[in-house]
Amino acid sequence: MTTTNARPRSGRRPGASGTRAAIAAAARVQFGDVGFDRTTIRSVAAAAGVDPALVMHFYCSKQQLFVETMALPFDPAPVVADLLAGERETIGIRLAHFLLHAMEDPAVSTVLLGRIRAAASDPEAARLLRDLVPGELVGPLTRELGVDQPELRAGLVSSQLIGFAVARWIVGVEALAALDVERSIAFLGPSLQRFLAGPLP
Amino acid sequence: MTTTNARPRSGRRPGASGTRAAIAAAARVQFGDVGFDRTTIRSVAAAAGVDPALVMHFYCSKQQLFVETMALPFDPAPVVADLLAGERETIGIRLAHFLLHAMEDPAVSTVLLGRIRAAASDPEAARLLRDLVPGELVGPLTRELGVDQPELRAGLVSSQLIGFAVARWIVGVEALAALDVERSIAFLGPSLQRFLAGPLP
DNA sequence: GTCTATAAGCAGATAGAC
DNA sequence: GTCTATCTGCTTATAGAC
Repeated sequence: MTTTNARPRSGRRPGASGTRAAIAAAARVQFGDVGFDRTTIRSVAAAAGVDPALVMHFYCSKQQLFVETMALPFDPAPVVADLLAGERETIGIRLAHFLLHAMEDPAVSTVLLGRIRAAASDPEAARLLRDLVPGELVGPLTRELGVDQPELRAGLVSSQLIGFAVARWIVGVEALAALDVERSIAFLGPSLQRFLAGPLP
Repeated sequence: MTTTNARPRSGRRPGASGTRAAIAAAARVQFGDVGFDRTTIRSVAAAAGVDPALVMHFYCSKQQLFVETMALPFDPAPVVADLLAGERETIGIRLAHFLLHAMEDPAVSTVLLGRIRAAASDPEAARLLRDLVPGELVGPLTRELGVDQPELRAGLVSSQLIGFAVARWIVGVEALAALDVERSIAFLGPSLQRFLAGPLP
């Protein structure tokens, strides 16, 4: 990202080779696969083919490596705007549609699953996940919809979204892992719709 | 459990003091609070007021300590039977009722949250959780209900149950943490009902 | 920008004394 | 049943040479 920015200026180039990017890529994969604790600076360095000290040189600490590397590869704001622009009766299914298709991209799934895995044992990572899912993604949706109890609705939607991700990709429930994207959307959509805009007791 | 079994026999007593139970209690708390990786033999021993080597003496390995200590404190079978005995139109709300009330008991919540936390980074723990929630708890329910796609339904129900637990107790979504038990049941019930016995696309 | 060397500490597990 | 002592290996992080 930083090293290969498509804007050739006249000054001297910021980085030399793609080493930093290679480290980031390796870290992303490992954080996504085995979580924060079981990812080590050494194993990341080995996977990237560099010295462990170089990882520290670029990212200063393991925590910072996690934060910089687990940034969402897309901006949630326009997505939220798009969802709000459509019909409210189908917003649940369209939210499911967007997220489940996004999870097909390893760059997205790795980051989301990595954040979930880390949140399971680290309170600080839990805050990061809270800020992202009910915070940036679902919260603005329910607040702009003009429904009652928007925060509660955002929490309920988040619980089903996180739960499906955990059950499908982390716990590995077979019947869910066997689903294709379109069927997953069809099953989750109605539940999300009820939480988002349906009547709540 | 093992040391203080209420059946005074004539032979010599199996254990000496409640040390083993104290270790188990301390381990349960730590596994539940911070997960498998961040729980150490040494910290468990310190909390129980014993020597670390004693923990190994009783449980042989950290893995075995986890397995023996994270056993469900109740038998799922009669619970499933009870749920199946009632009206099918209310089985979703009754399942939510049972589980959310069970989570009020620290002995239950500690075990379930500990298993979820561990599953996030350990594939073997993920299998334990898979065997428990879609396996022993929800699976028999959907299979006995006589509905179509019982395994898929069990997976979907599990995803919402696990997701609520993760969002409410692990990620700490405020709007969910603020809910009382009865309101939680009222919100989750209909979603569970649809997954359990409702029409699926 | 890249690496060597090393600090400083904690992990799980083992052997064996009492 | 309980503890002392220790082995072996791993961790993050730092200082500094090239």
